Amino acid sequence: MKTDSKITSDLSAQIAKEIRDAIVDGRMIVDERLPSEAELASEFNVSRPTVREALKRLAAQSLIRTQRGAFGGAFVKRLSYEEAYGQHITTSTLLLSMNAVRFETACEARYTLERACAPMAAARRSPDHLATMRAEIHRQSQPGLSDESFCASDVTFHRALVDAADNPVLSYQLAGAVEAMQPLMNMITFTERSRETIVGFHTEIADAVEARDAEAADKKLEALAAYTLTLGQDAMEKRARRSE
Amino acid sequence: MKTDSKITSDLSAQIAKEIRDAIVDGRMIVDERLPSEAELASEFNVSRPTVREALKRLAAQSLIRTQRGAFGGAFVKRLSYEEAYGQHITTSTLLLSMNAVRFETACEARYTLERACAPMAAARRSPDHLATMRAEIHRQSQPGLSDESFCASDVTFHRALVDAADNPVLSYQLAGAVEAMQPLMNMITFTERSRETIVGFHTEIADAVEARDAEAADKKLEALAAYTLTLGQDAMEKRARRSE
DNA sequence: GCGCGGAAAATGTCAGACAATTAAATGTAT
DNA sequence: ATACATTTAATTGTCTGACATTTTCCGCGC
Repeated sequence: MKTDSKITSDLSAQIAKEIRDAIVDGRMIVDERLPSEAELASEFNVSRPTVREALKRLAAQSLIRTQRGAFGGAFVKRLSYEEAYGQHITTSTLLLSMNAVRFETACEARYTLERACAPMAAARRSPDHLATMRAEIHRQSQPGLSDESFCASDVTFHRALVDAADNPVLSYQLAGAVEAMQPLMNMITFTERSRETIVGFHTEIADAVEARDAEAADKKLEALAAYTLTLGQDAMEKRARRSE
Repeated sequence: MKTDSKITSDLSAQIAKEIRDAIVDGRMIVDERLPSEAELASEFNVSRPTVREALKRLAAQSLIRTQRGAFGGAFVKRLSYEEAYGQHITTSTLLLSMNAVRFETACEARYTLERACAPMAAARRSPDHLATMRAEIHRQSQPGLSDESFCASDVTFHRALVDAADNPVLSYQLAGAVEAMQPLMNMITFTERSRETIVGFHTEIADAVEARDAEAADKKLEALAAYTLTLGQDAMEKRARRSE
């Protein structure tokens, strides 16, 4: 036996791990073709269904893609920003929802990171990003807007702010923090007054970014963070009182 | 037909998506048991291997765990920080290595985020975190240290700094940025002089954090960021010249 | 009451088959 | 010779049925 790494079971997980390692540390490069399922099966001394389970694991992580037909097979896949975003957001959202993360903790993390982007966003923002921010502010002011739509618009606004910093790596890392907060944010936007206040902050932030005033943008974001925190604490308190 | 969302194929992907959706938007809760493979097979009108491929996809994303034996089966899994870390780091690393991200971009993102943590780290650092930072600085000063070990220690140092901010959500989001840089950082630590300089910065950062001096910590991190950037650019230049 | 062993239920694995798809090779007509 | 149609081979997608393994529960004997 060669790599009897863990317990003696779950062959498909072991096989997936071996192939994953080969991809992650560069022994297989993008678009390189893996051996066919039959070849892998005989190579690892397992049956084809087991190999297929291993390949599906890798496909679920966007590490490979498969093509049917002659000269098809499994190929190492170039991980795109879009797919990485999606996975990152799913994982972040689940992490928060499954581990009873305190609202304060998530809120602090999110605004800490976002404020770090603000100066760069102010310095580099394009007309496009600014236009997106303004459009979302406008949408958020509509009276009949549902809570879900308001929150979605809120996320779009903040993503535009982050994207304005013009660093895709930063955008990717921030996406998780901003989007994963959405379920928690859904609780705290139910009153007319809080929406108005939030839109006010958004306007001030957009103004600061438009004026390329990094300091003002940071200050307004700080204020929004503080306000969001009080809203969240109020909501928590009310919920606790209701359940007594 | 019900959900003929995409092309008519890859049943296992469709099934995985349906179950994933049920988990993500809370229709299934943690530790809830999924139907057995046989039941799922008849429910979705597919064979058991197909169901199994779907379940392996979910297992690869840590969404379910499986137990053998009577009253075993697949259960919705609580996503732990550790596993989320692992996935996040893998994805971030691949994203950088597969998309020819510029050193400057990754470096900027990483230090921007890390500097955002520094004030909180200075305010909240525990003796434990401080001890870890000091220990890693000591390790980094050893003369015979390999490049790999030096970089690993560098990562540990910076993770301790981030963890000192005492916000697990922040730590999770930062982990991707810090760890994914490691392959890029490997290039730039080959000279004795640059190691010395880096250790010097680390010492100054640790001193600032120990003194709970947020401003100094940020300033030193900024200096380290600038130095890292020049090292990276030198390395790039040399590499370009060599390949001419 | 307690330990022990078998039954039952579930996943893990295998073998073999067929369907569907696709690119290359081959053949054919203009 | 070139363009187009056809065949062919390779490969993944799916199904069926079987057996192995693991784990819990229940009843039996003491």
